[in-house]
Amino acid sequence: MTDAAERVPRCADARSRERTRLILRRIGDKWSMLVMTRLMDGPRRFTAVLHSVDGISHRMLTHTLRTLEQDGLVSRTAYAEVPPRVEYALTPDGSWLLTVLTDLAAWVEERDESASS
Amino acid sequence: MTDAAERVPRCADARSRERTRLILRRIGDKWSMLVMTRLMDGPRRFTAVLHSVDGISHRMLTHTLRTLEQDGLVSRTAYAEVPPRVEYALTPDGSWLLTVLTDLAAWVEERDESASS
DNA sequence: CTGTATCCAATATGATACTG
DNA sequence: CAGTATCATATTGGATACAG
Repeated sequence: MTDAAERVPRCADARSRERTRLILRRIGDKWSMLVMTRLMDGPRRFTAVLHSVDGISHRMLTHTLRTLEQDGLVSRTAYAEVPPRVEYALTPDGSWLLTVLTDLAAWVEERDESASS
Repeated sequence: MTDAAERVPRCADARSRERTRLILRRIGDKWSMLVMTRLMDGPRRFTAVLHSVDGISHRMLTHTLRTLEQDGLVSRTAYAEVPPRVEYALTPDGSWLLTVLTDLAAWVEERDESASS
């Protein structure tokens, strides 16, 4: 990042496209977006998320959270208590991604309205 | 859409979230984004897309294009010629979606740079 | 409470042959 | 050229039992 070389569009770069595709594939799975949305208002415990995402199984919540954590979109904090307490929260990256999804949701809403008119 | 009621965030709406999730699921599949990217510069024929998307099979290109068409992201135009000619193009919706993906790609690139520093 | 392990069903993808 | 049909494989998701 030195001078004026970055005015050229980056979207055509192969590596960038591939990585973008992987991110899309992640949040395009069955549960990731729903889980992230539940973390929008602040950290939540495992069970709280489990109960607020309709229809998700125990196993898939674990799996989804692990994946989001690996992608740097969600952070995990375990407290050394009995019974155990674990809190999940969006990272700054996760928050940013959710803003993109919010744009998308607004666009989807407009499409729906146009389609039903 | 009458007056000032739409300053409230829409992202929490259940239907909107569900529809957004479905769109993400579509473009999050293995090929959709790669195919759409190839249509960025204008309409292309089936075979041209087939050859420009590395590794995609005949069958999956057909399937991906059909799905994108159903979602209103790509249009299909068949010309009554022999041999047959069919052209695919992004719709305005498809173009818009691709701009979102471009934002995403730029963000991904920044992350990669930070991560490798 | 917060997980992991196992097994099964559903879906997505791929190879290939065939068609108007 | 631009597909469809069929079959095989890979990946994903769900139910359930068990564990620290």
